[in-house]
Amino acid sequence: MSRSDRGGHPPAAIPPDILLFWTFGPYSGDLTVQESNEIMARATRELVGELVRNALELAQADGALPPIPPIELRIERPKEREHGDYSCNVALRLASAVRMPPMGVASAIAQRILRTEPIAEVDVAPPGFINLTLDPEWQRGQLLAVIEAGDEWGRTEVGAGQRVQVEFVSANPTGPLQVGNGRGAVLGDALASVLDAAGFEVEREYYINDAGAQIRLFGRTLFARYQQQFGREVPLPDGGYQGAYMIDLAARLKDETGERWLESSDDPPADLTERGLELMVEQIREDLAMLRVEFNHWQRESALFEAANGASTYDVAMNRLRDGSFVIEKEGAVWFRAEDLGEDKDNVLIRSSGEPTYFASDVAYHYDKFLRRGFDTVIDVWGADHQGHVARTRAAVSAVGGDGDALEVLLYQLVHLRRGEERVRMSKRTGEIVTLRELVEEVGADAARFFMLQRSADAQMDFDLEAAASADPRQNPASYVKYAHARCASVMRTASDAGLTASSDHLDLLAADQESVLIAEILRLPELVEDMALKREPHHLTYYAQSLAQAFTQFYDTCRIVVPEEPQRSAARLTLTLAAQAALAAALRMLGVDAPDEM
RNA sequence: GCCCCCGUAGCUCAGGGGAUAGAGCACCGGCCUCCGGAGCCGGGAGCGUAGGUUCGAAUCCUACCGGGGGUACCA
Repeated sequence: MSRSDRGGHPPAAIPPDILLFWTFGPYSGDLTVQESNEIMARATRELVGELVRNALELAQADGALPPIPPIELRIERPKEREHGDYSCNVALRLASAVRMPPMGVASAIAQRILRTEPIAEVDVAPPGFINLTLDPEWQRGQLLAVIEAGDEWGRTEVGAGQRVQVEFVSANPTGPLQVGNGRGAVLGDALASVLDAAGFEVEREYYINDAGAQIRLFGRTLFARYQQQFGREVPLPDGGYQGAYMIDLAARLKDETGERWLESSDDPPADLTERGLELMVEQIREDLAMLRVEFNHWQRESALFEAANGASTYDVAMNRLRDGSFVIEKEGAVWFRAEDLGEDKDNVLIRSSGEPTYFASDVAYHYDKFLRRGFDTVIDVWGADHQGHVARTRAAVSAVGGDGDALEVLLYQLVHLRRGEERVRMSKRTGEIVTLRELVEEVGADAARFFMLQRSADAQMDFDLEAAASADPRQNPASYVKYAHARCASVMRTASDAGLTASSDHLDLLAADQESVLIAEILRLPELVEDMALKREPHHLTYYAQSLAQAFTQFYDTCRIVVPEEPQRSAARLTLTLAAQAALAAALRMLGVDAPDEM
């Protein structure tokens, strides 16, 4: 059983999603292009919120509204285009407190919102919304910043100065990765990318459970298979690993080292286990590389037990628990007093056999993460079947001196495979196992990643191999998005052949509906990145990518880009094409999906 | 029993206090003298049930029904 089979739920302690707190003074003066680009990096939404905030304060200052305590402003994206680019419901929420009709509150605020960049229009709409429309010229000007950012477009600074560790997959090295591990891999990797884009300092980590009973069993199974390689009739140990991969592993050891362990009286020989583990980890690393998932750090569980300067991490952590009176001995075992911390029951740390449990290692591991390595936030990505471990692990973090709330556990639900109508069994028993490698070989890394990320972690997932692998790319949204990117590149090639180049001289010619929609879609990436990062929900990327690709395709379909007779309009549309390509590339990069120039 | 996740269109799923609930697939009907038709445009159909909170509920709360997971001196 692996940690990635674990589950859980996005933490309670997530920062507020899009609550905006204003720490800077009133906006004033004109913007140069460069300054406005910097503001873009902070997300347009924030600037809009600041203008609304100022208006709200002004309304109170001049008596149009009675004094009210500070309130959180929420700036939203209305669904309907007619409602502008942003909307704010603050008047509705304030109405009863100030004993005024919502529409009155709304106009009092709206009248005082500065019509300055980036805002062009402010409207009040029943029942009391303030709708804000961005200045189209300002928006078009932002395209240059997008092009300059390239596939780095969308980066923001909300996470600046915070170190986050994302620990994911962490499957036991006793067998190959399975499809469920793939979901954790893609989820963790994309989340890390999104956090990185949001300005966090991110580390991707894989925890190798290379200690404990399951490793001994792995070694004994491997030793039996190894002996069988020489024609000996040695039975597998009780509960041993049945998979054929153990036979392959044994054959490889035989090729590598011949009879070296054949007459060993150890069961298993320590270095046989060690070599077997190395090979398994190597295979896991390869499987993940096929999915384009790479880690900054591979942490071995066994290292927690190695003494450095006298005491191991494990010893230090256990001593901390003892010093804090968080342990109790009963029934011959050592327990973590979780009941005292509000849990249902205590948890065994050290078995009556004297052997530490997995939970004890985990306590030491999280002590290491927080107290030794000093991460501000640790996000563990676990499969839903480990949901029961969340509370006690948090409690343990607090008990060893960390902040339990800084440990977030992102739980993802199970994956069911099917081919069209046919359910594909994902048995943990012998034989029928569908490995991650098989999945990637069948559908490719791009489709595997895109499909895995199309669902929120909370939702169980049906993964349709037929659709993901379909020769008909219409079944495959990943291809649709990649195609849009390739088409951008293709248009640029065509333009180049016609002697046309992009230019920002006449961006005012970009006024068609499809052009406005595409511009808005491109420009909303930074705030999407913030939302995804703060809510730990990378799956929105797939929807954004599709919506952006669709906006580009509609633009392409309606507005002819390369028209030699109209060089100015062409130049403007080529600028838009380049910006769309950059935004597509940025989304695909965070998704970990290829952004090809041709397909 | 208790704990966690999920019930939204025929299917797979977004949306998770706000204005007329969306996408893809499937189905039906249109669109190629033109930059890649791997495309575009149009059409029908839906928030498990019952209460509650709220100016406003698919969204929050309670109960119930249904599906999945957990509840070890396993990991």
